[in-house]
Amino acid sequence: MYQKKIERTLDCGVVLTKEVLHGKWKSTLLHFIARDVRRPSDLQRAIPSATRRVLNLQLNELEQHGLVSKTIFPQLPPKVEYHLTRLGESLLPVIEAMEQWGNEHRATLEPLLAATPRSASEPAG
Amino acid sequence: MYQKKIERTLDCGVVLTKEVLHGKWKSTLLHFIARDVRRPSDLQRAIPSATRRVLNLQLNELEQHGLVSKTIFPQLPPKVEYHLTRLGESLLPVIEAMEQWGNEHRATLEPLLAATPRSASEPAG
DNA sequence: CGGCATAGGGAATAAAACAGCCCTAGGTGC
DNA sequence: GCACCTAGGGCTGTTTTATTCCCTATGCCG
Repeated sequence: MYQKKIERTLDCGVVLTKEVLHGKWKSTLLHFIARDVRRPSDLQRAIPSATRRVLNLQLNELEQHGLVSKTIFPQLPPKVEYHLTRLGESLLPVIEAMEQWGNEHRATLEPLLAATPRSASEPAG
Repeated sequence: MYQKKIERTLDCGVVLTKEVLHGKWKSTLLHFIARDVRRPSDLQRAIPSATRRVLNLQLNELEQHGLVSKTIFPQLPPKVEYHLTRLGESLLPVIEAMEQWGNEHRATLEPLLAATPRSASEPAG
């Protein structure tokens, strides 16, 4: 049996932010919600690489962490909207900085990332 | 047996950046390397919450992804230094934005994060 | 009724990521 | 010789995260 030696601590700010954004699609979700893609089904269409399930899971976590608010409209067919909270909005500069950096360096990054096993990402033709 | 339905793709910039920063301590490592903590043992001391192992692993990945360069000084005792590459430096604004946001909202975030199972983070005293 | 859309969750499984332990190699100090 | 510094890698087990499949509920269209 292993003995837990190291406690999880949230020492520096970076770790806190990472923790909030931890999850494969959280930052992408925030990115799209900020761009007025607010309904679950629209988000799912906007992020086809993610499964419905994870998206729901991560939306729940974002809500729990106070970054988005969830409004359920009591109607048929059901309608739900996610909105950024003030806290979520305050994160936008970070998200958009990530978006911009990623796009700017896409050409450099893609081959490098493809070389690692973690993201296969073969465009497959 | 399940069949893989969804391919990993790196659609939007956010995903690329997340991919690069994926790993529990990568952003923290970059943060510290930027602040002149360059030797592995110093980084390990700076981030006591992380194991030696992961830190090495993630430093390797950062190097593979072109964010840091590794210099091995052929001397005894061994000496290694990590430096940010130009690419790594270009990521700094993002990291520092994360650091700042995390620190600014620490008071709000910590209770929320503590409520989720993922990061226990009980200060234990 | 059957199929579609809406939204969402449970259970099982797979795949990563991480933690912990042990090992190398060479010089210094006791 | 033994312990410690430096740096780093192998192996195994645990934990976390993501994927897949299947289920609910309700109104509309054919």
